[in-house]
Parts: sequence; structure tokens; C-alpha cells
Amino acid sequence: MTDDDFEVDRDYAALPPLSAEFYQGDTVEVARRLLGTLLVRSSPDGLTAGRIVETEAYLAVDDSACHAARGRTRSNAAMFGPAGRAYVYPIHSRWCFNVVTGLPDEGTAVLVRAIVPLAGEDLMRRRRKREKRLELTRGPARLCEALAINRELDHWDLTLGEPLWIAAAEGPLPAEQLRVSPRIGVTSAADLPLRFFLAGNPFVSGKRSGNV
DNA sequence: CTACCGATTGACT
DNA sequence: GTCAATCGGTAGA
Repeated sequence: MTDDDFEVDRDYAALPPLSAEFYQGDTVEVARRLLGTLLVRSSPDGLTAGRIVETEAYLAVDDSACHAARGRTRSNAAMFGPAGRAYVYPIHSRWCFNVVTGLPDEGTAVLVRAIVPLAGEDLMRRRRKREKRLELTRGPARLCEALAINRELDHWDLTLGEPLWIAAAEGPLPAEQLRVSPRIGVTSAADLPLRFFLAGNPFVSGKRSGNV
């Protein structure tokens, strides 16, 4: 199954959201399981959707890069909520989208770093003010702008469906496509192998040479 | 209140 | 490849 196999008129809005159980497990496992799933966003402007191809896990124990590592604040409160909620965080005047995992009050989440555009590409181009397909959703803040994910969706329960949810992949991910590496951009706990991506996918962020 | 910094991006050499 | 813009969050005075 590749993205080229997709029907262009597929009804993404009808895809059911993943249930809370999907998100409640070990954060590293959830980060791996999210690869290949479909991130869907509906809005008055239209529907956008893409396949998740890169994630990063942020842990509760021995992970100084995790926003929850220095305790609960007003800004990171969503991380301490139930699994399956969105945690949307601003950095450098842009937004990043996370999925809360594990148990309530644990403070773990998975950052979605890249998706492959599957629906609403023209709407993504208008929001991003970019024409090149690769520049629409390659990177955590780019995909947020393409899907109009912002502070309003912090705390959103992704198991409820519209306006933002994640739907299951069509089938199991070929194990030979999975790659693991240190996380991108973090300045502490920079050596932990907590980034997961699909080998060779052009939408995976970071240096292209490191994505094979 | 001020000072510092970051899970980034885009422009530029 | 390098580097600066940019601003909310946080810590500290």
C-alpha cells in the first residue's frame, strides 16, 4: 500500500476516529503505531488529511526534553490529561501538535512531525502560502499550518471525530520501513532514540540523507 | 517587571 | 551548508 494507490475522492470525513485504547499504551509503542495512520482535520474552509510518517515520543521518566519534565503548568496541562487528547504547543511563533498518551497525570505525549498530504492540498497551499507539495506538511509546524491546528485545539479529544481526529491505517506497517533515530531539535536528552519515521519518505523532516 | 530560551522555519552563502 | 527572525513561556529580581 502506497499513497499513490489512494482514490482521490475517498471520503476521509467518514473514517472513524481511533478509540482511547489506542493511545493509552506505552508512549514509544504509540509513537510507532501512529506511523501510517491518517490525521484528518475538518473546518469551515474544507477538509484536509494526511498520512503520518514521522513521530517523536516524549517520556515521563528520564526525559528532560519533555515539556512535562518540570511539572504541570497552565500551558502544558493537556499533557497531564487523559490519553487521546491533543496537546498543541507554541514554539518560535509556530504551533506543534502532540497526542497525549499513557495514563492521566503521567505527562507523556507523541509529537507528530510530518504527514503526506492526501486530501485538501489546495486548501493547504492557501494556508501555507506555498506551492511546492513538499513544503506543505514536512515538519511539525508546517503541518499544523496546513491543517489549521492552533491553540483552539489544545485539549481537544481526538476520539470524538470532527473537527480533528486520527483514523486507523489501512493495514499493518511493513516492518522493514520503520526507522528509529534521536529526536530533532532537542537540546537535552538529545541522544535518546525516540524518533520514528518511514524509511525514504520524502516528507520526513530533517536532513534527507539521514532518512533512509 | 526583565531576561533568557526554544520539540522551527525560511532565507541566504 | 549557515543563520537570524520571532514571541510565548518560564524563571527570577
